[in-house]
Amino acid sequence: MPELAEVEYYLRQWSPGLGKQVEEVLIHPKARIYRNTSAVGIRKQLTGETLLAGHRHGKQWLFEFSGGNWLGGHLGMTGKLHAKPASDFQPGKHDHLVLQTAKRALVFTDSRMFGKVSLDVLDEPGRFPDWWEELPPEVLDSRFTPKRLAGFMKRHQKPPIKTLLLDQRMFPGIGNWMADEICWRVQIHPATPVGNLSDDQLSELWKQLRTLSRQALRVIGTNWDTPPNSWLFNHRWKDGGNCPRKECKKAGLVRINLRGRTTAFCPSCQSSA
DNA sequence: CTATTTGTTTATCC
DNA sequence: AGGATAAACAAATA
Repeated sequence: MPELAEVEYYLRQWSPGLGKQVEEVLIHPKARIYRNTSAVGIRKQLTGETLLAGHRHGKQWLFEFSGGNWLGGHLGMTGKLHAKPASDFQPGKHDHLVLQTAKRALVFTDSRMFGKVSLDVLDEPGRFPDWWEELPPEVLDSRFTPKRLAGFMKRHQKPPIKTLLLDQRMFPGIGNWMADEICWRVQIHPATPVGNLSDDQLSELWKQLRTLSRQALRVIGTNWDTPPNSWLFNHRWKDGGNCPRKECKKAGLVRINLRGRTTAFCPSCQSSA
């Protein structure tokens, strides 16, 4: 579920814990989310430390604690972060990691467990973990240039454009609904092989990637408001949903499966397959 | 019981 | 080497 802006939203849910000491760490050691990281190690390292800051990169997040401790993570398909009143908090069935502060329980919950957490312990204060520094530039980074985009597209000519937009190596943070929204805004059929796109379409794609990322962070990233009806977003999952573009005169939206992902588009204004 | 899910990783083939 | 592709992961919901 969570894409760029949703991850931003969840990251902020732990804000009440900023500057607060972790008094107790509750873990569900059998939970898959720990992967190669020791759940017990997380408990030992974070107990007594102070939450200093939260960071996001694409769909990944990273919380900085005192003592050179960094808690990284990914929400997968169903992961969520939220804060609950600390008084007699009891972890629910899918609450895999809980950081107890004096007033708040900071919770990582994830039913499907495609999410994950990791821990880095660094000597040098203030220095980010290497893996974080090595992440590719985000869409809104100044290093995300049209040239960089064109170079990537040249190396991947066959896949449908919708599918390629989900590639986190080039488009950190873009997920299923954003990819559909972008194809719709650029008016290209989502199944179009990347190699068939014109230079004009590529430059429009670059623009819309950035515009949508900015808008999504603003609308969803802070309060999770509902996007305006002028976006594809509010129409794409509705049975009998219609294209919100005026010129399309309420053409019926269509859903197809593209490489295993449900994809919504307007057959009237996105017909250049 | 079946089909579906806003995500990544891994294996395999080319 | 590195791109293309499908399957696997797991649990809730309709």
